[in-house]
Amino acid sequence: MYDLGYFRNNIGSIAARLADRGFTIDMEAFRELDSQRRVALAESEKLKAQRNAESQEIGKLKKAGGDTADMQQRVREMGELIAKLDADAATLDEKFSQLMAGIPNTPHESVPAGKSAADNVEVRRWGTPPKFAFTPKAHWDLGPELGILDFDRAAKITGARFAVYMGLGAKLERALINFMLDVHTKEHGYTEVLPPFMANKDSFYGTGQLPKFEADLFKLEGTDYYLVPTAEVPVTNLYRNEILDLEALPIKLTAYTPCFRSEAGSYGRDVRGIIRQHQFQKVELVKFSRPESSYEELESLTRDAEDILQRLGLAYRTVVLSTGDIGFSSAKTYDIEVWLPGLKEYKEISSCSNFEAFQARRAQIRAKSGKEKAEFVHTLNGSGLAVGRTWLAIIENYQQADGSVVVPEVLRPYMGVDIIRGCK
RNA sequence: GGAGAGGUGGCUGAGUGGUCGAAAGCAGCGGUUUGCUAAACCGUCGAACGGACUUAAAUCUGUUCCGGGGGUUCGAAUCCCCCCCUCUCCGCCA
Repeated sequence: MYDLGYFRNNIGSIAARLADRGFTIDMEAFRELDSQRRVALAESEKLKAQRNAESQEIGKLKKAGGDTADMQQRVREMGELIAKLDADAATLDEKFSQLMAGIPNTPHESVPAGKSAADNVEVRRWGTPPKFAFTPKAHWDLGPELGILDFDRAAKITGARFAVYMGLGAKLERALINFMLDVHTKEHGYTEVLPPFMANKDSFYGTGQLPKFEADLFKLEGTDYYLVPTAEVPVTNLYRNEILDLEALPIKLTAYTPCFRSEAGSYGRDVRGIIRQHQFQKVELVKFSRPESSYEELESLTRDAEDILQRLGLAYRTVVLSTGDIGFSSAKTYDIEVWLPGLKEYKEISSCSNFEAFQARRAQIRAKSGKEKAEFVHTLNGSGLAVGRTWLAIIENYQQADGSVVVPEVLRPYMGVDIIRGCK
């Protein structure tokens, strides 16, 4: 969501930048609706001013014992006219907000122009993909063989795109969650949050999933609640409609939640294994930043996420998404991609974004200090990390010739074992 | 699930049909006083969206906003209806 005044004055340059991401602003419609709406507003306001004045006059006259019947009649008719004008204005307003709510954020100037993911630019690489003296297996073979991952029974219990973790597999998931939360809270300065796993419409609107992306969500029947697709939703909305203390910024929060995604439109993509599931676990990083320092905060947030991979000894690369691949609400996004020997490719494991004031404006999250006017904060978030994909990265990268999996050093205190062997 | 009490500005809290965008206090901001700090005193202090003026800011002006939505009325924070949320008690439950 844009600041209306800013948008009006800069529509040309905004449109040019949005064209980079493949979005066309209907300028004609904007100008038309905007001016129609303003005219309607002015007209109705003028009448309201008149009504207010006359109503007050009636009050005074009545007190003085005068006859006000004629006046009352006239004002009543005025009221009917106002109701009609307001209805027109409301219709225009609704159309206008819909138009505005559907316009994506403007990419930051440092974001490379491009049409698709193919135009993303790698900014750095860390680690070396492991070399194997044998042909490494994919986790969808290794997991079931080790008896730590079960797709068939998950399908029986629920359906496709679900998994059951068993034994050390379940423990590895839990170890990763604890490890990530511990690093972020003890070493990176984040405060842990455990939010609700479902949220209401206003929250989804605030972070930008609604109204445009309802199809991606699971809605709970008989309620207005949706299952969270990421902790970004409940955690960013923690401060919706609040005015924060500017001095307290940045606020850094981390949260573990399951994430639920309908994955509509991704049929046939990543169908094997646990890469793309209807439910997965994630540790999320969220920041509320002063506007002037939000890009520094994006850098450090991305580094905080990368740090987890480094400690786990997993090779990765970081790319900056081009204008063609960046998300709806984001102004700049880094994807961190981990090396997967089974797939023989780098696969997204974290997405770190600066939304600038786009979400804050929708969610009314402001900050002020002293007499200063409250200003919208900048919101950021990133996965720190997607636990399921970290799980499979470990299984694939640390696999041995005999089918066992070595547990990374840092996870051993959490796992209580050094190696995962078949436990069928 | 049953019964009751509430939701007012950054916070606390008064206001039950017109003179209320809203008393008072706190916090904030500006100032006076003052070795420093503190205190005291004076002043100031809500937001959104329009319009005028302006390069802009400032200023002036209009409308709307007292949990959300609807209604009654010439006129609603105040009366009526629906919904949401919070608190207390009872029941149930991990």
